[in-house]
Amino acid sequence: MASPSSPAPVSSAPARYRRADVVDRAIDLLEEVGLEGLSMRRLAGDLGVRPSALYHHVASKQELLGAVADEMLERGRRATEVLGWQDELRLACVELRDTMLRHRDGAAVLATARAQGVGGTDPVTRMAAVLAFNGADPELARVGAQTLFHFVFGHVADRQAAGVAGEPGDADFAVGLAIVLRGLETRVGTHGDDRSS
Amino acid sequence: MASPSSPAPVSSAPARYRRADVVDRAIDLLEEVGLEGLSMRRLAGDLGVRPSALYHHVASKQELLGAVADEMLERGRRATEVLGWQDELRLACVELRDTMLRHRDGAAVLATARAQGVGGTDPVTRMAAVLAFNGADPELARVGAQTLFHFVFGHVADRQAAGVAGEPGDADFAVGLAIVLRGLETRVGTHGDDRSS
DNA sequence: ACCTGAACACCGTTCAAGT
DNA sequence: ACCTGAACACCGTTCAAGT
Repeated sequence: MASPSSPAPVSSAPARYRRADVVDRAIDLLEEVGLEGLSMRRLAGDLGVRPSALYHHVASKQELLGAVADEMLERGRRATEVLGWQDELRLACVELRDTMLRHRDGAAVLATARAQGVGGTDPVTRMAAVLAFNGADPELARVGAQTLFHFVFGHVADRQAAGVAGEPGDADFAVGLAIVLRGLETRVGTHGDDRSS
Repeated sequence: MASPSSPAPVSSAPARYRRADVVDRAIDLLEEVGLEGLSMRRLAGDLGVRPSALYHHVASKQELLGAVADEMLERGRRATEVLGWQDELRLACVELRDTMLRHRDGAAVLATARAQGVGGTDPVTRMAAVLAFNGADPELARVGAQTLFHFVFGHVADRQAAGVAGEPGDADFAVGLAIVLRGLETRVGTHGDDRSS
């Protein structure tokens, strides 16, 4: 209808993003299509940009997934309460489980990022610190925290790989967690009770 | 040098395989290139066959990986000894860990197959049976076996994703496993000792 | 700084056709 | 029965070039 030639004034400039925008969009896309569907090309398409443009913000898909994992952990963080060590570890495991469950394929994303050593916010380190603070020797603190992490990861990964998203199965998680904590109890300190206050 | 025309007698017939050949080759290829490098096209190339020929033996890559997992479990199976339930479960977990460690990315292969319900030889079912046989109620047997599996899977997956292939770290596995078994001990039966013989 | 355009070396899967 | 040939709709990544 209008003149077909020349001007085409503003707004034909390409979109412009920062790294955080890319990471946020990747998380949204993960929710839509899952880890398997989350491709660099699809993400670029979602942002209205060419695939090659993404490599200005992240070095590789692997690095992007690491950043996604860190952001998930950040968003899921809750205030640290000072409790008996068992309750403190239980809460840390529940927080971790909730963070994994909150995002599609969350367990797989967090575990692969951790295995590649991408995350700065390693939850295992936090749990090991709680054990060490409560009289476990460094070795036991390390292995105990790992064992808890492996349980949580295995539990959620199993459910998510089976396509079960929901929270029921909560009971199984609580029982499994109690089993591991009970096994820990006979090793850390002499007993697991706190007499403070 | 020879006459360029016609005959070219025998042996130009295409290769011919059975499903088991394809699965065996897939396991070999997995060892060479890992789960990430294991593609249908690469496998076809290894067999000297076109990619489309594979779909005569398996319905999809997913089904192939399920068959690979089953074969791994089969190869790793050891004789069942009758022992106290703790030793029996410990042995089952060690067997599972060894099977996972024996193959590159073995933990990931076995876990994804299990989650999709492909395997007929489910090790979790076996462990649950041991617990049920020893006085655990069905619920505890199920959750206890799952907890053990999640620990084993998480432990090996962690190591393999980090690119650590070797067996050392054995000590961590033994300690973690002892923690879980100890936690189980206070729940199954009243005590965990056998007075038979 | 952040983007486009074009290319390279790949994927899983389907389907008609050959023997 | 098991294979080829050809196609469809994709991948991650690199690199020169634009603004």
